[in-house]
Amino acid sequence: MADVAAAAGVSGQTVSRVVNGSPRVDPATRAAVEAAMASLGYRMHRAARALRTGRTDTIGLLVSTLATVGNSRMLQAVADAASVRGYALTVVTARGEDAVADAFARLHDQGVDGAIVLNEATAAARAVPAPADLALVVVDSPIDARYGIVQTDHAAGARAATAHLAALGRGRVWHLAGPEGSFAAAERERGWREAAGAVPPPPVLRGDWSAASGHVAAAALPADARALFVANDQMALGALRALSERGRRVPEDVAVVGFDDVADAADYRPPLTTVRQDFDALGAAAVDALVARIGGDAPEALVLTPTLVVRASA
Amino acid sequence: MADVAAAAGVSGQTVSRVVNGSPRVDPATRAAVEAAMASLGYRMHRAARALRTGRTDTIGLLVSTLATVGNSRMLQAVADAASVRGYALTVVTARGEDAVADAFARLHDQGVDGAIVLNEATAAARAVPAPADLALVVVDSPIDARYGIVQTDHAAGARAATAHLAALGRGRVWHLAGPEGSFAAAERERGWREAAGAVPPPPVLRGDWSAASGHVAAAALPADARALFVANDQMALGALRALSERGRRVPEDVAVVGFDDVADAADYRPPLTTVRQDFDALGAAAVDALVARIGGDAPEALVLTPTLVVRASA
DNA sequence: GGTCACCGTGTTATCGTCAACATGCGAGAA
DNA sequence: TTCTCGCATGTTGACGATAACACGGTGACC
Repeated sequence: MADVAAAAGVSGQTVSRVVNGSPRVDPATRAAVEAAMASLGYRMHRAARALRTGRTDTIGLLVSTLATVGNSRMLQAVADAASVRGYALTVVTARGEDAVADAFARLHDQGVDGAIVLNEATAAARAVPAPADLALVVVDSPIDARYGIVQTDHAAGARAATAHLAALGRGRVWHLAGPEGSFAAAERERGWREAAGAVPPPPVLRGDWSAASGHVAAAALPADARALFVANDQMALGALRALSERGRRVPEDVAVVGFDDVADAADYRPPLTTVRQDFDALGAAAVDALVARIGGDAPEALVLTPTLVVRASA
Repeated sequence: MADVAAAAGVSGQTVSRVVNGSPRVDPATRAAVEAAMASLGYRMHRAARALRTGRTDTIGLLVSTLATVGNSRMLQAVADAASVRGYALTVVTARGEDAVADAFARLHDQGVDGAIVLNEATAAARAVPAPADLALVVVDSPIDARYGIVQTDHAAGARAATAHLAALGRGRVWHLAGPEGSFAAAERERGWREAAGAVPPPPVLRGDWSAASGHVAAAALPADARALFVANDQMALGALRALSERGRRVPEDVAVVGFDDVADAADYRPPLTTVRQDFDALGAAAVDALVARIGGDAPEALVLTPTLVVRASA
């Protein structure tokens, strides 16, 4: 910075003003400084700036696992949104509940300005630290005053899926739910129950989001079940295999609807009818909410409505 | 730090020595300092340390897309390995070739100590910056003196897959390759050609790694083709659908082998025979190689041999 | 007897940047 | 004229940590 200042014939403070876009710089001076920066290949030193300002322009992403396609998609959306807004993104993974507290500590040590939490939040919520100085946005979580919320309206998506299946006239709609303790799984299950209306729904089957768990769980589906709403696409993949192995055709014998609309779902057999989450919008909204919180605002919880994508499986 | 020093009755320098694990500290003094740190809840300020030392203890990951399951798995492996070694990880995405240079600039501005590149490297290699001060490790790339290399032996995996198919006595083995310009795709194609031996192989089909592209490409497979090696599992998913739509049974009519062994592959229909990449080992190796380069070493290129996982599709 | 390396700790200078205050100047008001 | 004000710019002093050096005493070695 001193070299740039010398080359432009100004003080370091003026270079700082140019770098930070202060309006109180004469256009000619600004041009001279910019020319000097370009010719010297000057790049600002983030650590020095962070030391002086107390901000790092870095946000953290705490994610439980990247094994689910949904989390991967969210990570990409968050990374892109953060980059556009001038923030760097540092990623930490936290498998298991006690790892969450440790992950927060690592992020805090890192000096991030705020963090986005992508987790099975009803479990993780307990480990969320007190407000402290860390701005937080949690994706898919019950409302909590300590942090910002961004989520898909899982229940609405589940109602749409269940209603679509019910309209097929296949009798009761079965549900293969996500793991206990997951907010998203609980909401999707709630939507399914609500759509069942007065009719008592059949017992719920349960998996852990993985295709393998879907395969196992769907094996418990009774022979007379003719409509199945699966809480995510990957479990639906496993369920499709289980049905096929038992000689049951989809959609003729059993209609199946998934959730997420992962990229592969259109190439399942048959192509999967599913509920599409807009991961890009969700990721961008999470970053926006976090940036607002870092700036001292506390925007309202944002809820995005998913849409049903009808393909061949139902 | 000054508060800790005052509470422990020592100088700031001694606190620094305790924090950095210097051996030249009297055990009693060390204990006093640690007690002071604990009671004051002291946490080191990374930006200040980075300013003084010139190191950030942060590594970057430059990734083209997280839409492929392989990249997601690698990201997770790298994140975990970095965390274990005391490095933070910042992620930048770079879609398209010109974005790569920009992504490097962003990483450099961030002040990372080094970076791992996860990309279709033959294209990205052109954009890789001169050695400069940024240590680099590129995953799946042709040898280049400017950076470290870590890779799977794609050709060996492809040879194993092709040999397995050939041993089935289905005649010539067809290949659905990855996109042009991808190092991994080229290597897998090379392995397939080598395994064909003296027999001239059939023309290659080509996709872009996505299931949708696999579906399209497999439509061009001639009716008499009875063995197919697909360059990744997701394209194999699309190919399985295309074959099914044409009434061809797998494995009875056509035997299919994939590559990667993503988690879902065991739940494809039929469960996919595929070549397993050890993403965790690859990610850990990439971080190790990068840390070594940051430390001034230049370890040799590391090549991991994948293994064939035989399931029902071949 | 002299040189040297080491012990555990303190003192000082420094890393690159930016906020606060200071300064000199010219335009307009009194 | 003189005073006041706002503008563009300069000067100074942190921000929190650590590297380099200093300290006086001691044992190993030539």
